[in-house]
Amino acid sequence: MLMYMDPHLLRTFVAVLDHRSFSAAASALGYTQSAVSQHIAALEADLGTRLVERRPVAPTPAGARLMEHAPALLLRLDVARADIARLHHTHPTRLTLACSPAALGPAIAQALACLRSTAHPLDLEVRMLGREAVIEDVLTGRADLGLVDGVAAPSDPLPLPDLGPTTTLAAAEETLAVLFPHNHPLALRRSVRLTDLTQAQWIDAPDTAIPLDRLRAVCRIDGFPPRIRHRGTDLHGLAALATAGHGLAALPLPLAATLGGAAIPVKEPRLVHRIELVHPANPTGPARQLADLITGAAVVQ
Amino acid sequence: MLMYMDPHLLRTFVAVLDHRSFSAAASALGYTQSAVSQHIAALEADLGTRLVERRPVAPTPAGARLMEHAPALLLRLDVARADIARLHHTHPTRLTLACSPAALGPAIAQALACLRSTAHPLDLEVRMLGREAVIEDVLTGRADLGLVDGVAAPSDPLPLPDLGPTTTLAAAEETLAVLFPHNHPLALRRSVRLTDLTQAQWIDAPDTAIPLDRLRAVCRIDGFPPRIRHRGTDLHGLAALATAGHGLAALPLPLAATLGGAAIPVKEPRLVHRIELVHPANPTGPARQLADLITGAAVVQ
DNA sequence: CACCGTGCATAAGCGATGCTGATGTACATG
DNA sequence: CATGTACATCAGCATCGCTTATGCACGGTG
Repeated sequence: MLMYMDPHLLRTFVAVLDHRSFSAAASALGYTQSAVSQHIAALEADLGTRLVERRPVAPTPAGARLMEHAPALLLRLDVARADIARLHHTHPTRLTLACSPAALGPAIAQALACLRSTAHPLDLEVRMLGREAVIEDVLTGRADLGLVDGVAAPSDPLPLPDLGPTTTLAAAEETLAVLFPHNHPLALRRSVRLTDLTQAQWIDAPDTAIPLDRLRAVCRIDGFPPRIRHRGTDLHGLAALATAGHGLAALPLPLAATLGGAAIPVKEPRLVHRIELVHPANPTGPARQLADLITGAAVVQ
Repeated sequence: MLMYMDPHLLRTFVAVLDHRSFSAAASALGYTQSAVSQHIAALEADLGTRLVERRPVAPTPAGARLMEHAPALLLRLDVARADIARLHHTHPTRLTLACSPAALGPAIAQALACLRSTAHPLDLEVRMLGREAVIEDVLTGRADLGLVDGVAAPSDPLPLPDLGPTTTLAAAEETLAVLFPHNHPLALRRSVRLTDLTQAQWIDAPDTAIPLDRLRAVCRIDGFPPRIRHRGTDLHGLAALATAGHGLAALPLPLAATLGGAAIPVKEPRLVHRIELVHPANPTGPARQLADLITGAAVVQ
């Protein structure tokens, strides 16, 4: 008889490895240390393998493997619950928008202004997050609508992680640009080729600019060696680094043009910066209004 | 405090809706009808909504929504368990290969022959399945290796559902062809354009030929109206239908050429029939041998 | 080297959970 | 209106999963 692993045990397992301690996990979860010990023991008995090395607390190979599954599983569980909860109580005057930084450019800001002028008094919240976190927020109901940006071939969709049933719609396609410092030899060009820049010094800023591994994938070329890592959603700081010559960053042209530095369009390969609207199955209220507004006025090329 | 939905309840829920009956689900799961009733009641209490309409048994809107999540969740749970189980007991003389029908063409068959001649006596099993079922079998450990076929732009990967961490490798790219009956007006052409065939009569055979909705997506064109549906993994029967004039089917050229009828290469849009090897993180034994054999000799163009 | 502190494991106890079997109830059928 | 079917509910009981208390292994310290 096949037993299913109890999600509570999985959650405890994740907490233990996150905290690298049984007792810390226990207090974080509101359990006693004893309960956590029993949870881990139960999981290990169920799977027939030791999952956690003790003293120091660390994953065994099997535990590491389970760690590739458990967080995604728990997230999907939350997503399912949120999806159903959404059916019943929707707030008609609140709108929470989750945004990856480069998605909130002039085009989207204008659509938001348009919504605020037409609609009844609106309680608007914008959450700036990394790309995956935007999807998470939309799926778990922390946001009503998401805007994710990325780079792709013209009219190709972005590759988004599928954590559940969502609808994604093209919101805008903009020219892709590289942000140079003003004194850079290429800063006066009309356009650049990404393939000429594979060995340049890039800033790895996966939450704001286009991630370097995405550039590699979409150019089908190795290269783009990371020199500096910039975490977080602070576009201003990224631009400061880039214009000070610490490295290059790929951004949408309209937004990059407002950041200082020299924003040079990418000519080759043929790529566009794309913004996609992510929402759950059936948006209602202001979420639907904004979705219509954005896709209706979609600046697709 | 956030409770996680118990997978046992979800499994019961799925069984109830599959059987459209509480008592049938009960006996299928080895429970009493009373237990099933309590399971559904518990889920409904937990989510705060009625999920199942009784008499007749049918999903409510919320229940339908949950049905979009629950089977995938249960599958992922199995995948995680299988992934860990694989770490310990691997059979060094057995090899189970899951294959979508059009993936097992001359190229792969030859690699298999090569493996059987070099290796120790090998207990080989080939399972022919639909594309999604191949992935499922690999992830849940029912197969050691999977071969999935599909159509994509040259050197683009196939869009596979992500049910967990897998490795996919290009195994072969072959010319895409359309299978015509000999007396078809286009059967003597050197090549055809898919865009000229959007209104032709097609056979919808999603488990064998390229699915029609995939053709639509990859051509970015509506059309390809389905006239006949052909389910299952029987390529011979599909070919019989196609050559008898019941409709067209898209298949890889090398395989289509062996099926009778006129296999005409697709010239435009530029597409290839692609075969990908799907395996879990670290294949061992004959699985690894075959993987090396196939990707080493990969007929990429 | 004895001592003690830290941190996970184990034991005992007890309320809550989740089954089964029996019974209740609503609805359809003849 | 009687009967059968199918889901709901109830009572009882075994098991589960938590807590508190205690045990044990290891590491640092005077």
